[in-house]
Amino acid sequence: MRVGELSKRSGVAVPTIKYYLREGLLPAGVLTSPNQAYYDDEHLRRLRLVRALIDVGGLSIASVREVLAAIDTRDESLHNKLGAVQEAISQPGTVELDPLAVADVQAFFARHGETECADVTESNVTHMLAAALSSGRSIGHDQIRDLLDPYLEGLKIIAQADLEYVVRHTSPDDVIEAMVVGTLIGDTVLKALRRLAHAQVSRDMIGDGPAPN
Amino acid sequence: MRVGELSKRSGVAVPTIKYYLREGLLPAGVLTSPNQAYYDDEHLRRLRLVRALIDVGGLSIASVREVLAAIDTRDESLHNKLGAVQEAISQPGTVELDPLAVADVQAFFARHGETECADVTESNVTHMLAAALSSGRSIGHDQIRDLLDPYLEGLKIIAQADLEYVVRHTSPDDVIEAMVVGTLIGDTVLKALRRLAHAQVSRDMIGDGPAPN
DNA sequence: CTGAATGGATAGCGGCACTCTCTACTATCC
DNA sequence: GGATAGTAGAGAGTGCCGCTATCCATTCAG
Repeated sequence: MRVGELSKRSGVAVPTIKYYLREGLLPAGVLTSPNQAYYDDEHLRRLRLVRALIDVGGLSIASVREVLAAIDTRDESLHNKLGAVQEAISQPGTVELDPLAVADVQAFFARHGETECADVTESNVTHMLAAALSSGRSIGHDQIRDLLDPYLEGLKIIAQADLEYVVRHTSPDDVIEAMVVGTLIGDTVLKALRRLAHAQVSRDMIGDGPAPN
Repeated sequence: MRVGELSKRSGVAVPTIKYYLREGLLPAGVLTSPNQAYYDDEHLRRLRLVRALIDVGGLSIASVREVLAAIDTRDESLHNKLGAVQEAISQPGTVELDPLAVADVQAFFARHGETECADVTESNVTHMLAAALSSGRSIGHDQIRDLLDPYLEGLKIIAQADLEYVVRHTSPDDVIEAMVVGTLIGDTVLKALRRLAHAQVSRDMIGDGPAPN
């Protein structure tokens, strides 16, 4: 297909597709003439993935490029790939870390038998965790660390479901893509469901009881 | 204190504080002269809250304004306040909804005894959920709906911890603020922990086993 | 043959979150 | 009683990001 059809089928405007091509988010089509290129279903699929990463994952163009690079790498183990992708989809942010929050994170790791976390800033993910706790501390919520253990309990169930989803629904080739998509879409789904759960709790506990205001 | 000290104590640059004042994120200080105003600890606290919403929650200035307005409203019940806040911290996004995804969401609600969800687009939260499933479908992951139930299982534990946290650690006046902060910081914490759980699973299942690549 | 579409490239735009600059003060230190 | 530093307020400017518009030469479809 040519760019017009790609645009129609994906719902992405032609100039935007051109922009993605320029930015390297989409591989160039096969040129049949100096100004004619053909795109296949793989391009369509990739384009939809890019849009999903941007729309649902809220990733920047730069992050999308990193994620795609990690997905496309052939010479690394699956585990390393996933690690690279996770770094790409976890932006560090600009909060400066509170040493006490860092200590909370380290204590949490120690409690759960993780030994290799000497430096929290080494990974975006642990940095993210420490940054969140730091922010909490800055506004007087230093007890958020108490939530880590129950959260982990809940997440065991969730991560288990994630794992089963991946092994059940995807061919080995697509494992990484499925994990990326599942992680990002899963984040959004979790967010939404958690808010619904809060609303329900609030309705049960507060709405029906005596209104404090 | 004056703006300089407010800046030093919060780590926010003076021009930025002035900008927040102009944008109504921070109430004006008490003017003692035409060009002298005094700020108290409440201003500092509010400023830190604003930064937390922006840094950790990733909220826009406009969303922060909405959240603060909801927090400061005096004439609504706690339950309604929380609802308003949730709408503010859940931006709808631009994805168009897949009717099948909408049906998945409705089926999920029906399964769990929620009857009042005739229109998914009524609330940002349910819209978010439908949008996430739609995005999944567009890239061939229509089975993500199977994750909803296990996610809910895990989230029951997590929401329960959230509830206990709120009732244990906050005075009634600060309940809404605690829920906002807890929700947003909690989102980030959950994200990070989920990634760590995935990494652990990946290490156990793939890293140690035979590498598929 | 002709009008629409294409590949490629460069420039421009709109929104956002600041950041700069300026004026007219005021507070404080020596 | 200067000199210096800080301040309120407001408008303009900045830098980045994700597109979007324009242009050209070419080529395809009817």
